[in-house]
Amino acid sequence: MISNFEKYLKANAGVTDEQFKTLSEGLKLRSVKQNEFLLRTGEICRNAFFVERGLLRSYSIDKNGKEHIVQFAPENWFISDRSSAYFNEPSEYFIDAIEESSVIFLDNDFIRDATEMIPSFRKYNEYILHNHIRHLYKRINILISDSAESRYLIFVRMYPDLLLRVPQWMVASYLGIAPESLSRIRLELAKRNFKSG
Amino acid sequence: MISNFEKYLKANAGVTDEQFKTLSEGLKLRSVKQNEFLLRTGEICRNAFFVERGLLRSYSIDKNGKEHIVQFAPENWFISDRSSAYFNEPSEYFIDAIEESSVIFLDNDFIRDATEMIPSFRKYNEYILHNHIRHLYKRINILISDSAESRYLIFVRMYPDLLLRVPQWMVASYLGIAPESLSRIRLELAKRNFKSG
DNA sequence: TTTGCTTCTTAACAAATGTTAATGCGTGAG
DNA sequence: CTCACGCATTAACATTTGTTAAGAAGCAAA
Repeated sequence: MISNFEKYLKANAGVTDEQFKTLSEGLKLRSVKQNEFLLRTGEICRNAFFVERGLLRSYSIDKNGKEHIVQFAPENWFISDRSSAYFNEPSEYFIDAIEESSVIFLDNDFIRDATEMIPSFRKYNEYILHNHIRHLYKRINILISDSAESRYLIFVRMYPDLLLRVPQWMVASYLGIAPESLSRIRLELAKRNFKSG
Repeated sequence: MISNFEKYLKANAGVTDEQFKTLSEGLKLRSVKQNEFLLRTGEICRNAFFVERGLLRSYSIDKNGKEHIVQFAPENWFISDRSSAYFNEPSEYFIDAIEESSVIFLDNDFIRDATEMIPSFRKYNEYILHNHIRHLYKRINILISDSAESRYLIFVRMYPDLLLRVPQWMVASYLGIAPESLSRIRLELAKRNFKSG
């Protein structure tokens, strides 16, 4: 059976059948239960995770014990703490599974070898990295520019699928607001749409 | 005269004298006046900028015409729109000079050639990139976790030097709050410090 | 079923932040 | 010098968001 990851590498990175065969020997596919951790604060991140099936998230916990979701990773997304992996520093984030998932583990050695051996994999990795940066910038820009309601509407437009899979309090956490506030915002939106429609 | 950039490359990237000589032929050092633009919304970003002296910033402008500062770049910092440069897409950001500055222009061709020819430059570039990502994550985490006052205090701790060089409304813009709110926050902090001290 | 747990909602109230407007202060241009 | 301009402050008020508390709905385990 061809994995999403294989499809992705071949389609986006120009990796050949043969190259993938070489690569895939270093890959581990693991099943991850709901709420199972792939990374905890204080650990050094030793893998990048590619989500074959399911849904992961990364988040931090502040001094008051509140969770703040940094990223969601549904099918065909990467998630990791690149900084921790690159700088060999303890991570400040958790990564766990929101849904039962299938995850490909790419450890640091694997990534290093693959980028050195397969130029198209290096390209792909660079592409991912820049795409990632683009997302981070957009996120920051939204956080400093838009109101909570506006941020929610943007989220709905960007990730309509996630909206249906993720508990609402996690969306609130991602947006940087209290879950009760999101409830209220949704109520207001519903009222307005009802009036105007 | 040895530029900061040269010092940086030699110290951090292990670039040799000889390599730098080769490199430097493709480099342009330019003087940039206060308020002069290096990038505008809609343009494709064709350079990375290294600040030899002075202070640059990048920012966006929203539908209501308000500026939102994404990054400050004082001496020895890079600033660019990597996404625009990498994906060849129109930028959504402006870059201009807060102070009269000296800036090294590294155009995309230069960076491509240098990374291909000089392995240590590639390493350096990767290092910069990962460091950049680390900053972006930290920024996002702060924006979704902390109050305006807390964000201000973090800014003061992280960039005490910038605080003295940048008009206060720009700090507010960077923090994602109104300048009047920052004024109020500073007043409250001063009251509290006065009482407790 | 019953129980307990989590999520979501709602309301009343508190706190934080935005808006508007007026004022003062410096500083550079004329 | 004087004027105009940009920046900072302050206050009153409006709006947004957080907090607390209570209850309802769904759902899974006992």
